[in-house]
Amino acid sequence: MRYRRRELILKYTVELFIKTAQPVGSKSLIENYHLDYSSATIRAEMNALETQGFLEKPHTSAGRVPSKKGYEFYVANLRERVVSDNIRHQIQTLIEAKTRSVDEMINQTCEILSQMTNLVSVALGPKTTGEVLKSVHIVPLDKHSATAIFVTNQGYVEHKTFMIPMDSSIEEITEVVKIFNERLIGTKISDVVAKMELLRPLLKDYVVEQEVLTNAFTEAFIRYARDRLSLYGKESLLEQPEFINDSEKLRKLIGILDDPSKLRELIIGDGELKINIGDADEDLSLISANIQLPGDQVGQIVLVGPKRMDYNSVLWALEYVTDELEKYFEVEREINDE
Amino acid sequence: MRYRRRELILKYTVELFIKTAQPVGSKSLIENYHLDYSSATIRAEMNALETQGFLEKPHTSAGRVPSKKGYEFYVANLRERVVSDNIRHQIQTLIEAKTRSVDEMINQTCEILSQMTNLVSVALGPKTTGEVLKSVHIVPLDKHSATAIFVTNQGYVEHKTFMIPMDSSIEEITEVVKIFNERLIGTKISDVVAKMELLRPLLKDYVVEQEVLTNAFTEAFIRYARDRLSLYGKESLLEQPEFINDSEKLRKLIGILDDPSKLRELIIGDGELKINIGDADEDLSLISANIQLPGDQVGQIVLVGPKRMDYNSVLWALEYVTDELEKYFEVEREINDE
DNA sequence: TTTTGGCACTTAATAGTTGACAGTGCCATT
DNA sequence: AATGGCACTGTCAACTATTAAGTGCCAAAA
Repeated sequence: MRYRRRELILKYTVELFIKTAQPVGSKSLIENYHLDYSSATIRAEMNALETQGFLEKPHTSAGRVPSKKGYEFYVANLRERVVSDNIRHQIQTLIEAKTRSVDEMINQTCEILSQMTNLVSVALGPKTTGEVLKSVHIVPLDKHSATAIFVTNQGYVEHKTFMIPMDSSIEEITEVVKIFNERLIGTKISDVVAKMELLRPLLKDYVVEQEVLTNAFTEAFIRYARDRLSLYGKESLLEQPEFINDSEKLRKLIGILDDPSKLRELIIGDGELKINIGDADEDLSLISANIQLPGDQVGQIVLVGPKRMDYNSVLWALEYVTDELEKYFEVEREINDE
Repeated sequence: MRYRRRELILKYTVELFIKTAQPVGSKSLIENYHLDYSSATIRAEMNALETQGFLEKPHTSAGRVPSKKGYEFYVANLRERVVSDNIRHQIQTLIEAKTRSVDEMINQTCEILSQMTNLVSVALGPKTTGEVLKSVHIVPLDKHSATAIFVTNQGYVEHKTFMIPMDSSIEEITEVVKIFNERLIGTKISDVVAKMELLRPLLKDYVVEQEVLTNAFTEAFIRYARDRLSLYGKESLLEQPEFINDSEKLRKLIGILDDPSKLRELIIGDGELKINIGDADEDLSLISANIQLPGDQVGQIVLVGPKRMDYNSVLWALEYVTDELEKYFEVEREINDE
C-alpha cells in the first residue's frame, strides 16, 4: 500500500468532502471506498487525525471536515497527477487557433479554467512597477472635445475624453502633446505626475490654459494606479452549495470579488505556484500561478473558490495551462529571434 | 387639504413602506402621521384602495404593501418637490471643480447619486449607432509585440496587444496602419470588419502575413459591440433589507447586475425620464434619464434598486443632477463657440 | 350618511416538544 | 490491533401551542 492507513483515511475524507460538501462519517467512508475495516477502526483513526489537527467536527455528532491543516497536508502529500482530457483538449484547440493577441489568449484561458473548475479565475495584468510611459496621442473629436491616449511599454492603454478649455485651440493642445512626447516618454508611471508638474512653467509659454489641461491629464494617470484585473466565471461560483445556503457568506464573497483592493490583498503570493487556503472562518482559497508573457512581463492567474475545492484537478489544470501558454509565447519569441 | 383623504392614505402608506420595508397596517399609519380617524375608517379606505388595485396584502392578516399600480400613482400624483441640500451641495462642489474630463464628470456624478440613494447607478455610454472610426494608432512595444489602438468619433478607445507575426517587421505593420487610416477612417463601427475584408487583397501587396494581422485587428472590433456601462454603489444596494433576508432575490440581482446584456434588456426606456417599476415578482425598479453630452452625444444614467425605493427623492435627485450636468456641458460649449 | 368601537377571524412568526437519524467515544471482547 | 456493542449527543424536521398584528364586518353613535 502506498500510503499508511491513516493518511489514506485523510485522503479519502478530503476527497469525499470535496465531492459531497457534507461532513464525512466513518460509515460513508467505508461504503464509498470499500474499506476492509469496521467503522469503529475508522472512527479511531479519524479521532487520531482530529487530535493531530487534520480534521475537525462541526459538532459532536456530525461527521468530520478537513481543517486548513488537513487540506494543506492533502495538497502537499496526498494528491495524484491527473490532467483532465477535457481541459487538455480545450487548451490545445486554443493554441492551434494561433491567436496573435496576448490579451485574447489569457482571456480565453481564464474562461476555460473557470468553466472546467467552477471557480472564479482572475487574470492580473503585469506589475506596474517599472512600467514606463511609451507614447501619448491626442485625437480631436470635434471643436469642443478631444481624447487623450496614454500607452505604456507594457501595452496598457488609458484614455480620457475631455472638454477643450475655452481659450485653447486644438493646435495648442497638440503642441502640449508634442512636448509630452518629447519630455515624458520613458518616465516611470509613478513619476509621471510629478514630472508633469515640473513641465508647467515650460508649457506656460505655449498654452494659455495649461493648468486646466495638465489637470485633465493628471486625472488619467491616477487611474493607472488601479488594479488591472479581470474576473471570469463569477456566476458558476455563486451556484456552489456553500454560497447558496449561506447568504452571509455569499455577500462576503461578492464584497471581495467586487473590490479589487480586497482581492489583491488576498493574493499575496508571488512564487511560482502558490496555494492559500482560507483561514479559520474565511471560507475561501486562492491558487495563484505566475505566467511569463511576451516582452519580459509577468502576469498572474488566480483561481478563487471555497476552501472545499478540488485541489487535485485545479492545481494540475493550472500548472498545465500556464506551462502550455508559456511554451506558446516562448516559441513565438524564438521564431522571431532567429 | 390638498389631497382627498383616500389619496393621502395611499401616499402615507407608500411612504411608510418605503421607510420601514414592512407591510403597513391601519394603526401604524395613524401613529406615524397623527391621523384624526379611527383605525376602522382607515381600514375601510385601505380596503377600497386594495379593491382599486393600489395596494395589496402579502397575506390575510398582514398590513398592506403598495402594488405596481400604487407606486405608479404615487410617482405620478403624490410626491412633492424636494431636492436634498446634501446632493445639491455635492453636485455644486463637483461643478465648481471645473473638471474637464467628461468621463470623470459622469463618473463622479454616479458615485454621488448612488451614495445618496443607496441604489446602484449605471452610466451608459453613448449609443454605438452611427459611431464612426476616427483614428488608428500602433505603438510598438518591443521586437515581438505591439499595441493597436482604435478611437471612435465618440472618444471611445479600444486596444489590443498582439504578438508580431514571425515574418513581419514593424515597418510592415505601420504600413498596414497607414492604409487603415487612409481607407477606414469615417467608416461606421458596424461596417469596419466587412470593409477590412475588402482591403485584404490590397494589403497582400504590402505585407506577407496580412491574414494574421487583420484577424488580430478584427478581434478588437468585436469588443466594440459590447455594452459600455459602468456600475457604481453595488455594495450598498446589497445591504438593503430585501436582499439581506432573501438570498434567492440576492442571487437574482447579482445575476442581473453582472450581466450587461440582461441589464440592457431592462433599460428599455429612451425618453427623457423613464420610470420602470418592477413587474409582479421581479422586485426591481429602474429609473433612467438621458443626458446630453458634449459633441451631440446622448448618454444615459440609470438608477437600479428594489421596487421599494424612495421615488420622491430619487427622481428629483436624478432630474437635478442631469439638469446641472447638461447646463455645465452647455455653458462650456457656448463659451467655446463665441 | 359617515364614523366608530367591538369582536370574531386569519396568518405568520416564535418557541417548545418530540422522535428519528447520523454520527461519535469508549470498552470489553475477539 | 481490530471489532461489536452500547450509551450518548447534536441536528433536523414535523408537530403543536401561543402570541401578535392585522383584517372584515356590523351595529351603534355622530
